[in-house]
Amino acid sequence: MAETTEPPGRRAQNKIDTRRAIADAAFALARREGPGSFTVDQIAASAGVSRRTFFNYFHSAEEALNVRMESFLELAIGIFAEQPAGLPLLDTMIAAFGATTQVQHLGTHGELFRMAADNPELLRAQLHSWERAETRIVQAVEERLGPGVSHLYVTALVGSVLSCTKAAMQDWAGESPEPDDASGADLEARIVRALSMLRDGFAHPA
Amino acid sequence: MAETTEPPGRRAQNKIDTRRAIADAAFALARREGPGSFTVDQIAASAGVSRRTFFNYFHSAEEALNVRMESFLELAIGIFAEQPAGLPLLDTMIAAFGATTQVQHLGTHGELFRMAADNPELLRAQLHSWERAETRIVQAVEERLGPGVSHLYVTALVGSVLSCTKAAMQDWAGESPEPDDASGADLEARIVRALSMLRDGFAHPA
DNA sequence: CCACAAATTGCACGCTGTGCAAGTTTTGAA
DNA sequence: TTCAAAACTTGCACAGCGTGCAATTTGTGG
Repeated sequence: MAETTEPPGRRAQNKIDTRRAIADAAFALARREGPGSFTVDQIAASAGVSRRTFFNYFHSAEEALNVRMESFLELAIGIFAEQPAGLPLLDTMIAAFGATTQVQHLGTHGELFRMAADNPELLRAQLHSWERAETRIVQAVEERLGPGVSHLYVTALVGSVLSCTKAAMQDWAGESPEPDDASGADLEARIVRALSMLRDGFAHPA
Repeated sequence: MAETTEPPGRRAQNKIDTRRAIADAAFALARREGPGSFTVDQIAASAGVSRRTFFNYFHSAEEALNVRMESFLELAIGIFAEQPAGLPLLDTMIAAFGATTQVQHLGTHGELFRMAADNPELLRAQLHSWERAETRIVQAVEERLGPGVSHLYVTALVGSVLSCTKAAMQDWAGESPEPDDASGADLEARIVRALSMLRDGFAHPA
């Protein structure tokens, strides 16, 4: 009985490990070789896996590279979902997205943002990630508010919130090329600031 | 003197024609064969051009498909640029983006939106188009407002405006599968509505 | 008419993404 | 323990993509 807390068993763990290995290899390679100059074969070899297996886990090199961004958005969705209902929607979102900055290894997320500047394909992958997150949040909001609410209202609202969050992260990633461990508070401040502007209808240009 | 208004001459016209021919062929093919199932060779052949020439004009099949969206955003940027300065920024943008609905062949734009639902690569290309438009508009706004304004303010604002416009277009494209010629007013109403919500800080869920 | 510039084309090459059919590993039950 | 089924990995083949290069065709200007 070596197993402690594994209902799924060892197979599932292997998949998780492989997935992590591939993603880490991709990130390390992107750091070393530069954003756009590395092949799937290199990633696979570096992760100790065949080329074919790589494609069993990801559709492209950029998708593997983008795992961190994806997990960040996953976290944001999760935090929002467990937020208490009834409060004003925008305040709920400010709280939720502000709290996402406590994610592990925040510095690498900023790094990923900066990589996208030199790699169009990676940029597209990231935009796609935000887009999918948007539709999921829209769904969650509509379930929360009930059927009486305008669909346009919800999509416009959620889109704007994510745009502001994205703007805050880009601003933060651009300013802090060296990631202090305490820069989480910095990012959170920017997110809250941008979303507060949104709540005020962008009335104050300062 | 057969030339009337052609300083560049015939060569330039040929390029324009070829570009149009390729884009039209791509769009026609996407309509007929479905969003994701057509090759560059098909497009090139259908446009009466070699495969290699296709890649002299576009980087991918999706980019060729996306020409209409690109021109729409180009128009939006142009209209915004010639808007008088001094008025409240958001009202200026409401006017500018509302006016874009007078573009030619509006129905095909909606069609393009709908195609993106079944073609991830096309969706990414479209998101990328919006992203580039965003940076250009941010630049224009910062020139207009002068150096004293917060960069985060501008990026968050422009991002939100474009998100609302996008939401309005998606809403419109989803509702009107058959494009009446008078649906421009319909789209304009939605855009104005979404941007007004933004100006109100999304205070009224109705 | 002709030389020059610009655009088109074919060719070659490496890389991508996927279906398929073999291997290999894990699982759960006998 | 043993073993068969299920899940995962791998190699192979193949169509398609994107690009550099050199040859060719086409428009431009003297």
